[in-house]
Amino acid sequence: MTESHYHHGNLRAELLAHALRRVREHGPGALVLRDLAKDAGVSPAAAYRHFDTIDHLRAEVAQLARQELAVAMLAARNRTSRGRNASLRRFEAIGRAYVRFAVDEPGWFETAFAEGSVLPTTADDPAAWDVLVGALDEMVADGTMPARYRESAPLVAWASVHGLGALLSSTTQRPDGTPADAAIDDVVAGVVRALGISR
Amino acid sequence: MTESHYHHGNLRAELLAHALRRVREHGPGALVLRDLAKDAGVSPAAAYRHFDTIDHLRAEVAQLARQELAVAMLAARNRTSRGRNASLRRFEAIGRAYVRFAVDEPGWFETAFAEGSVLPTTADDPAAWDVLVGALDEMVADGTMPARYRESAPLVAWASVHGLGALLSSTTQRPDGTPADAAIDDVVAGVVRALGISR
DNA sequence: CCCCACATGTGAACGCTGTATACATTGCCA
DNA sequence: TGGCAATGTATACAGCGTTCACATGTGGGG
Repeated sequence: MTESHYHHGNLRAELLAHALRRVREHGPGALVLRDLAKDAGVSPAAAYRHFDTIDHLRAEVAQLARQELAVAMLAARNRTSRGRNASLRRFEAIGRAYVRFAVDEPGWFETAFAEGSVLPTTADDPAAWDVLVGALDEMVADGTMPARYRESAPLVAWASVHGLGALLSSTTQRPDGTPADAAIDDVVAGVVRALGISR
Repeated sequence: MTESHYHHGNLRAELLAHALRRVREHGPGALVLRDLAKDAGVSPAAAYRHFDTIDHLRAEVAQLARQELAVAMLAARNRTSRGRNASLRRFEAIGRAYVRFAVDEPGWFETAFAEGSVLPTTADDPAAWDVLVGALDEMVADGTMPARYRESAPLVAWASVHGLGALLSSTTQRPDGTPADAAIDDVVAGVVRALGISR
């Protein structure tokens, strides 16, 4: 076995890793095939042994970004202490984590929902959505949330946090300290009211 | 005056018009400088007499798209009949129009909020936002909505409709008839509850 | 009235992008 | 052990935004 790495061995995974790092730092526009190939020390054409098209690669990167979002939501959920109003506090933590992800990782957030990335998705990764639905079910189960809003609740909650995330993520200007926190609190409180939770 | 249109006369406006039509039909990715030039019967380089960069053109197109959105919202507002709960019905009509715009004109909607299009914007077109704020003020003025949520209300309402718009706009799949309408009703009702409006 | 300065359009070129094709190398299995 | 399938390379091509030197009209001051 010489130094020759003609056969890379794990090119597919490495290309995805480089792509994920690049879009994290510079947004979805920074996903350039030739740069990824250079990162992996490989010819541009080599990528075509693993991806039909750069849009297929993009779609996989978008899915990984959505997975990161789901992980962040689950982490926030599990960080929540037990005790009084635990199910509500877990739900709020999940919602906050969604928006925080958009603010703290704008590159990943924009990549996750970039145009053309969501389309070829075939109901593959309902992860983030399911985390949210699970939290809603818990609240209904322990009587925190009235069952009459259960059906519309996922859409209502998701629309709110996603809309705020989109707004805060694309806003490059962050004037004073962190006005994002106040906005997040306001919107989360609004969702709680929308779901008929009195507290 | 011969047939020679060497000097076009109104190239800038025509390029924007062609761009607006193209993104309407095929999304923001369909904005290609050379195609616009061909549409206008002009050399690609001619565009550079009117726009420093294609991103500047993009920014203007995005602003026009946002303007279309504001127009649609105002139209819905003015279409609302007077009478009982008029201010609330106007507010609901505006919110519905926002999401409807995303569903009916996905190309414009995605263009309006495409990455890189919002950034160079310098607080130029708060039109849509202001329509929403105006409706909120009316509701507070006639006692329909409690004043205590007035401050957070714009963000809460905008996040909801924008999030839902983003979801419905990017969803190419539209299975049965129009499940969008039910989703819109649910989310608008949620916003009304979030704003403390009892009805 | 003319002419010239300036705005606006042209043509050809450059570098960068994704992608196709023909060829080279390697590991694995019969 | 030999050859085939998998994987990487080299080269080329078309399309993209952009630049630059040049051409062409037009309108206003002598």
